[in-house]
Amino acid sequence: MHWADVIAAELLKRSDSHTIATGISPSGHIHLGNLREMVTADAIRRALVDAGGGAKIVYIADDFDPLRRRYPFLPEEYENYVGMPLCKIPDPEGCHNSYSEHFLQPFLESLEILGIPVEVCRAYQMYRDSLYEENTRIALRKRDEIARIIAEVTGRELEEDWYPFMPLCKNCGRINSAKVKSFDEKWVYYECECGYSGKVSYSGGGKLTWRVDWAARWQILKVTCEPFGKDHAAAGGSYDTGVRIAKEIFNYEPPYPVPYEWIHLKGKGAMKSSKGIVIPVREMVEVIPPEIVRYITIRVKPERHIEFDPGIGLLDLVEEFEEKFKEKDRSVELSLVGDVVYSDVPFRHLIVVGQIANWDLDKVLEIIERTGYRVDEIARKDVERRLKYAKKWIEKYAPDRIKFEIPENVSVDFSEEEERFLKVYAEKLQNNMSPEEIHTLVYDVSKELGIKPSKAFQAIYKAILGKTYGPRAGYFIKSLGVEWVKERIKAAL
RNA sequence: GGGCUCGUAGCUCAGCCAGGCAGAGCGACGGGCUUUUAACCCGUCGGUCGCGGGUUCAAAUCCCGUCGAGCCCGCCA
Repeated sequence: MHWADVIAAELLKRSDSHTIATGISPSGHIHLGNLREMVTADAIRRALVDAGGGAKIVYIADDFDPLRRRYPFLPEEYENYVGMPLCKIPDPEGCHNSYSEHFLQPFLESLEILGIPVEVCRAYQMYRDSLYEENTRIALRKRDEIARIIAEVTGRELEEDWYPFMPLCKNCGRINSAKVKSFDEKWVYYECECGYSGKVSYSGGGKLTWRVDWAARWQILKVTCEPFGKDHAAAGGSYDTGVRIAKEIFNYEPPYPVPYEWIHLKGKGAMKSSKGIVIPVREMVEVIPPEIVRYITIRVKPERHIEFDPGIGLLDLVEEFEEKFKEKDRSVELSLVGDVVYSDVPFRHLIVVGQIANWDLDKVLEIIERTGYRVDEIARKDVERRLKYAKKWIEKYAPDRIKFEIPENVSVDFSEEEERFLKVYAEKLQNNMSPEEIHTLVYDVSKELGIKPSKAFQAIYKAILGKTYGPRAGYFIKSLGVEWVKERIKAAL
C-alpha cells in the first residue's frame, strides 16, 4: 500500500473531510526541498479523494515573519531591514510589491504547474482580518501556562517578562525588538529597543511567537493534517509544544503529523536557501516535467531522505517512471498531472533525436517514425510536450558527455583504413534497414575488411560529428536518415 | 542529553504499518555479441534480513534490549 493511502486511511478513521496545512516560508528562493511539503500534502489530498473523502490544502505564507539576517544573496543595505516583516520589506529585485511577494509569486506559479491546488493565506492579512484576535487574547491571558508548557517540553526556562506576542514597532518597523509591557482588552503596550514606547492592536499590530502561532493557526483554519520538516518533529520541537498548547490552551485537537526528511542535492548536501544550495522550484518546473518533479517525492516515503541528481540521475528516474507507467504503479498515478498522455517514446530517445533535429518538432516526429515508433495523435501530443523538456534539460542539467551538435561540414583526416571502411559501408547502407541492421552492418563490413570495429565506429562519428564518439550508431544513422549519411560520408572523404 | 530515520545479495534499494516460500535493478560469473550516450540478448551465482532476547504454529515484519551510520532538536522560527 502506498504511503499516501496509508495516511489517508488513518485520517479517514478520524473524519470524512480534511484540511491539510502547509507553510513554506517566503524568506528566500523556494526550492525542491521545500516543495516536498507541498507534494506530500497533495499526495495525501489525492489519496483522500480517491478513498472517497473530502480534502483541501491551505498554504500559509508567513509574510509577517521578520527577516532573520541578511542572507548572502541580499545587497548590503538589507542589513537595515533585518527584523522587519517580510511583507514590509522592498523586493530585492524591484519587481514585486514586497520581499515576500517576490519569492511567493513564482512559487505559487509552480504549484499551478504541478497541479497542486491550494488556498493561499498570507499571515499578515490573517492578522489584519482579526482571525488571530481571539487566540492572541487567550494566549496573552494564559501566558504563564504557555510558558510552563514550553519550559516543560523544551527544558528551557523562559524569562519572567516573556509574552507570547511580538509587537510590530510603529517607530522602527521591526517585529522582533519590542517587548510587551502590559495589555488590556483592546491594546498591547510595548517598549522597543529603538527607544519607542507605544501600543498596538490585536489585529495586525503584531504576531504570536512561532510555537504559539502554529497552534493557533491549527484552530483558526481547522487544520487536521500537516506535513512538516523533521526539524519541527524532534522531541521538544515545535510540534511537541504545539500539541500541548493546542490542547491545553486553545482546546483544539492537533493535526495528524507527517514529518518529512530533507532533499539533498547530489554531492552538495541539504538544500538551504540561506546557503545558496538550491534549485529554485520555478526553474525546476521549466526543465523537468511536472509529473517527474512530483514523482521525485511521491515514490519515496516522507521519512526517507532523498538524494537528488538533476544530471544523469534524473534520466534514470525518468526511465523508472516510464517503466512503472506501464505497470499502472500507484506512485506514478499520484504523480500524473491533469490529462497528460504518454506514448512509448523514451525520454532518452527524445534527447538524441531532439539534438539531431535541432529541436524541430516535425523533423523529430519524422525521425521517431523512421526509428520504429508509431506516431499517432497521442504520440504527437506527448512528443511535443516532452521534447520541450528534453531541450531544456540538455541545456541546463545534462552532462557534456551526452550533448552533441552536427556541424555543417566536417574537415577531418581519415586514415587509409577508415576511408576504405567508409566507402564500403556507405555503399552497403540501404534505406530500408532497421537501426539494428545498420548497427550490425558496421561489424559485418569491418570483419570483411579486417578492420577493428572500434576503428569503424570512430570513422563514422568522425564523418558525421567530427569527433570519435557519439550516440549508438544504428539509431543515430537511422535517425539522421540513411541517404543523408551516405551523402555526408561521400562529402567527407 | 533527547528525538527521528536507516541497517535486507558486492552496490542501490523494495518487502515491515496489516506476521505466512527472501525480492528487484545494477554488478560479478558463463555464453552470444562486443566501442559506446550508465550497450543489448540468454543463463548462473549471490543473503546469519546489524546483533541478542521475547511473543507466535510461524518473525525481515510485532515487542524489549543493544551496536553502527546519518540527520534533527537542545539559538530563531
